[in-house]
Amino acid sequence: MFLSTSHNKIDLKCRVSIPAAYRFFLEKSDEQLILFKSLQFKCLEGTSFSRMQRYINAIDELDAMSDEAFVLRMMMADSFETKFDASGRIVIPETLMNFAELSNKAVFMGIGDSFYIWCPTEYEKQYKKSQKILEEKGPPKLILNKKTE
Amino acid sequence: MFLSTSHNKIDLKCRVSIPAAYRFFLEKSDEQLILFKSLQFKCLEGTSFSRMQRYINAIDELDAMSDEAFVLRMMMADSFETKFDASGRIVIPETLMNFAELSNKAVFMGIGDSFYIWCPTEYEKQYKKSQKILEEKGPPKLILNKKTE
DNA sequence: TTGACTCCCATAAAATCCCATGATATCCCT
DNA sequence: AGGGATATCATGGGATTTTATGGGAGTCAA
Repeated sequence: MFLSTSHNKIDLKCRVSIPAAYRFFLEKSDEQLILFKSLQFKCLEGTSFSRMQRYINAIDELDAMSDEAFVLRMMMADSFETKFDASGRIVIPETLMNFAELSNKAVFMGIGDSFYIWCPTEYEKQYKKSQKILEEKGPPKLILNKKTE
Repeated sequence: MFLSTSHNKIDLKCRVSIPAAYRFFLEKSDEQLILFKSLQFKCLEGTSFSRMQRYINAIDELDAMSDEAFVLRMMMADSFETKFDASGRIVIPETLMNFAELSNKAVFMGIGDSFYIWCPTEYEKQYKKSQKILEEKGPPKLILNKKTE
């Protein structure tokens, strides 16, 4: 799975190193990496091809004529299948660079089944926000003893 | 299970020996160790990969826009998958060292499904606090046979 | 031929592996 | 039960590998 956070550099050719741990996770499960615009935040989301398939299926569950489905399809249209170079880098397409306001630094944030790519300032903002929620509301109450297997 | 307490040294490379008993528990069940920032205390928490997996699955069951999901995603971002070296040590990532204010000593405290890693002063503080609560309120009433399903 | 993209090689810093050691605990034999 | 031999644990430090990054040559298409 995708875990942990790392700050990598974006060079003039819009190349970034994907954190090695993320790469291994994808390679191990023989998955392509898909990059797309986050539906919630001003950041990119990266995930495996098969999880992307699940997003698309989720859209199909909605009323096909609804505004929601329309917006989601538009967002999904800006998804890119990416390839690694020999040293584990990808090239971020220009549309995505602009969308997430990326320039020369990228923050990779693993959130389990996918990961976010933020510009540093936006990342800081979101991180602080999460700290504030945590302070105010306390840790989320999860019932982990529920049968999951 | 993770039980008992031990005080180990953190060297200049941020390496610590994981108490042998903890290691055996993980190896026996063929589990990776995950380290992350505690949501409650100024300490780290260690747990098995599969337990972390359950948190991740829980995220998908929440409303993706909710504060709970947001906080949990941040928790994933602050989690690290660790590997043991040949003599049973792990490296504590720098962000985690800073978060828990660790320097050259770590206190391992097993609490069943996971364990805490404290800096000695913080550990002392929390320990005394628990003793005080125990004195004032008496022992907590436990219900051991509660149905969980 | 120019621009964009891909592949290839180079390198510093960082993470990881490997071997060594003292201290403690465990075993085993008498 | 004593006491030495042995195994295990926690720790230190050096050597090696990997990672992240920069830059250039080759390639393809317009």
